[in-house]
Amino acid sequence: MAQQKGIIKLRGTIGDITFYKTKDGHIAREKGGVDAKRIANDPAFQRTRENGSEFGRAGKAGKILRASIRTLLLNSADSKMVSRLTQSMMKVIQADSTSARGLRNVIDGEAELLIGFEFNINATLGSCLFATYEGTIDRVTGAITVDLAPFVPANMIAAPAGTTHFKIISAGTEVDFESETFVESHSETAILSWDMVPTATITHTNMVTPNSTKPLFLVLGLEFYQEVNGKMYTLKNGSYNPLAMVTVSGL
DNA sequence: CTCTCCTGATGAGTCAGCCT
DNA sequence: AGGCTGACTCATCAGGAGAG
Repeated sequence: MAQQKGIIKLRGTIGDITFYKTKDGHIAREKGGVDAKRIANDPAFQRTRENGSEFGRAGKAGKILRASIRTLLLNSADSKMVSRLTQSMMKVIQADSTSARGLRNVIDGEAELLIGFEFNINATLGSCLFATYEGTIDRVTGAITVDLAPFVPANMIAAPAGTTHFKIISAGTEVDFESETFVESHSETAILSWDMVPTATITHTNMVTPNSTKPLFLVLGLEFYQEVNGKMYTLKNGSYNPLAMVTVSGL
């Protein structure tokens, strides 16, 4: 989109006119570029087509992963999350060192690169949850677990203003990127008070298919609540609920 | 140097049309 | 007049070639 630079200078495109700045000054010209048919057919654009193919694969892989944790994502995603996930998926695909150019994919890539991915940039798990947790993926039994030792909520959870209660949520998923299917299960604690009383030990066990040969993922997040006259309300429609990729077993 | 083209998915923004 | 809805467009993510 066109952005205003100063009073009259623009950067971007309006209709068929492109505005940009070069070392020679500000330029406005008609949209140019490459003919779509040439990109589709011209041998010179082979590299470009290969790149597009991998990019498309990254977009699709992100969609399946997102679909697999849709229930958790509903209240824990920001508007740019899809772009960031596509970006990360591209890195995963580019880490595929066995497939030919244009055919690189998530299975042969490094799905582990998604570890640490934050689904809500406005509230990251890394800056909200300071209690130690341990994620474990047991491929043989299909158990995707996360354990938290007892902790004092008010000390170990940085909660947004207005918070009175919270939940810890997690999900384990087994994603088949080729057939575009997944197996998912998720867990959540009861609504806990955000105060100085230590929690019990928390263990979530999310089961997927035993002896799976597909990539397995563990996501962990928090949901904040505000109690008003005995009723629980989601805090600010969930815009401050963190959710992150904690553990990945790519195979 | 800086732009567009393509690929997939999606939220955000725009706009016409319609109802109250 | 203002609000709602569906249809549509655009920017975002990466990267490589060609145009000006």
